[in-house]
Amino acid sequence: MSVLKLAVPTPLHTLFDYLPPAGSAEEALQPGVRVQVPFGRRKLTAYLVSHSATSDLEPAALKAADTLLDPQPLISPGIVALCNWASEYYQHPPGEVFQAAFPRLLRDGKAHRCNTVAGWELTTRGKGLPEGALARSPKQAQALAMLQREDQVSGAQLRRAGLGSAILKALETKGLAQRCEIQPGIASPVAREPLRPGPEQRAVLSAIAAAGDGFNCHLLEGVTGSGKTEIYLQCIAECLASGRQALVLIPEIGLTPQTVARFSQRFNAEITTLHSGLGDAERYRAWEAARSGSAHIVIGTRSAVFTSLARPGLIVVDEEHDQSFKQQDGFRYSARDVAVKRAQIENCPIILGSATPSLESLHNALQGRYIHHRMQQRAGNSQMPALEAVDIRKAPLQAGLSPTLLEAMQHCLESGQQVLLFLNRRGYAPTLQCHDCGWIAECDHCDARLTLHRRQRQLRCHHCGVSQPLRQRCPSCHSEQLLATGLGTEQTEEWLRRHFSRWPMYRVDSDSMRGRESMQALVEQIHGGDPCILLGTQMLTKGHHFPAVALVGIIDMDSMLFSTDFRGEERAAQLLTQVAGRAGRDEVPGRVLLQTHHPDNPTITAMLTQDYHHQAMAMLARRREATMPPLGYLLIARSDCTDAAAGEQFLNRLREMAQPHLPAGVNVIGPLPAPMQRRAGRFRSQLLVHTCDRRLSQLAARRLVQEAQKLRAGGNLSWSLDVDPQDVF
DNA sequence: TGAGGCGTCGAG
DNA sequence: TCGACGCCTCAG
Repeated sequence: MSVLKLAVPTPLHTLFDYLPPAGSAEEALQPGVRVQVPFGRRKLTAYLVSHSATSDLEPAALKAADTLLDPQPLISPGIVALCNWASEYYQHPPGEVFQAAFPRLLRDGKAHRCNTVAGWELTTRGKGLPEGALARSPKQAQALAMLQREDQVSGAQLRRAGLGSAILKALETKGLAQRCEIQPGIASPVAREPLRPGPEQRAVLSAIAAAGDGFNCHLLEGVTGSGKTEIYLQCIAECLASGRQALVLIPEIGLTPQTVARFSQRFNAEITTLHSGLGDAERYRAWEAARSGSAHIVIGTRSAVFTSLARPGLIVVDEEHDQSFKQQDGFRYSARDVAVKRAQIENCPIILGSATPSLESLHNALQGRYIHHRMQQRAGNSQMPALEAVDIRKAPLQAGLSPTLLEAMQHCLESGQQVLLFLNRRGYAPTLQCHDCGWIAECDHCDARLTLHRRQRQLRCHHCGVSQPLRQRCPSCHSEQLLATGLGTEQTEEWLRRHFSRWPMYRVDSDSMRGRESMQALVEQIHGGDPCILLGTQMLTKGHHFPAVALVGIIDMDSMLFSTDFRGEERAAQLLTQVAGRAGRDEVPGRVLLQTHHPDNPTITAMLTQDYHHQAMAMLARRREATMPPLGYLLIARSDCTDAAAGEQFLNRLREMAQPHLPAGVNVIGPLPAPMQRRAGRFRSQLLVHTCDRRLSQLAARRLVQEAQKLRAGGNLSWSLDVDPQDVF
């Protein structure tokens, strides 16, 4: 008897045993194939993980699968292995993990079809016609001739030759031509002339080449503007030349058009993109191009890391420190870490690139697990910008801008250069307060204040998305004295438009940049180089380079200083280095002004006196002392419930039940309220598990999930386990 | 997670 | 007495 072990898409942490579908051939049952199964009263698409001769269940309890959906697996053995690993490492239900490897349409059980193009070919009768036939209908004769020359011709090609579908239909009626599906040929990619690498780049390229094309993890730490992309491009060229495919992971959709443009300028190759902006059909087509091998380069965001490739040859993770590689809900994986595992499984090299590498990657490099490459010089003649603190204690601020910054802006704009201002807060003001009674506009569903959006005349919660019309009177005392306190981009923009009206000003945040095209258009505008003011949030700092920016102003440095999260200082250093890196490329020397009330704060002085690498080394030393990641391991068990007490009680019981089974060296802390305990009407608490050993952490993760399942959440309580969490305190 | 079974309760 | 609703359990 053969039993199929299936990953069924349900939140249950187990594989399910089924009998093979009636009449299925043993050899067709390969791991990775999709199988339709009866599950309770439902029909689900499940994934075959393995076979077994026996089952722990009574034979009578086994159901047979309904149908085998694929004659062969659509995902490679490597992806099957990757999913198994991820399910175990992240302690996430296998069915949900396998779903990540398939596009929606296939998850829903749709039949697999290769990417084909609709076209026409001749029937046997058509082939038998002599040359010069159909002389009385020249268009039909032309089509006939074309089909005689090439076996199959796509509809698009025919249209280009002026042969519409009416003509082909006429041939079809005469029984001379018929419709067909054309398989896309795998054309060989061509790389155009690369840039001449500088000495640092040459050294990195030869070191990467020397490591060979088996598994190796390269950490490419290169300051902003040092030409990391050129390294990727040349490594990809090598990869394509050896007939293999490259997978490139990037942080966000915002970056896709630029990245794709850069790649398609260099390569005459099929480049396919995978990101959340795609519709189901588009996504399926892109996935199929990657899987079948017709795409040479696959560029995608986080979820693309599970895309099967026919001939994997290289993985690149750009901006590897970026937080968006970590999925924050459901299956909480880190695409960067999964990518490293994938490279190991598929035995291909991987490059993690960043100007501000995560302490995790840096640590791995220092330990010798990764090959560390550094590029400390900018390409061409451009210099690193100079950082200066602006002490704004007692300074008269206008829309948050100090006289020093305003003067520098004026000077910069007048000399024909661009200014970039960074303010990490959307909206007009973060707080609306009553001047007479002190009432503050708060979200009804979250522990948060509502942000004032003046242009839309709305109060919005940035945590749950709820919005309400702006009120004229205080709901508590009916006073009309409502004050907007604090600063957001909308307010600074308004002020700048009035006082710097000679220059164009662009606000870049998720409110002003609805839709991808607007960002694209703006980037082109800015690349024109005319003097202007750019004001934006984090959005502005990711990936784009603005060659004519000569001055960067950090309006509110202090908001980055006092984070309670243990990664706060790492994030501040990365963000600041990335923002500062936008300045002073291309000949223009850059200047970065940090406005702060705490010019003597150690984080600020470190920023001013050391580069990111040195700060990172110091931060690593502090992590070592505190045995925090990457020199320690964390897990978080979270509860999420409409009743705050029930959530805590669940975690308390979980702790009591798990504790006796946990070995020494596993520290359980909590339950504690999550950073913003109430969010969207639900209360979140967390149990923190700290260890100094990865294996202990894994053991604890397994035990916690085991016990949590026994506890049966029930009601509206849901729980989750986060392995290697991003946000802790 | 999703669906069904079952118990409770209020309206008529 | 019926239907609405909420809670519990099960899924191979």
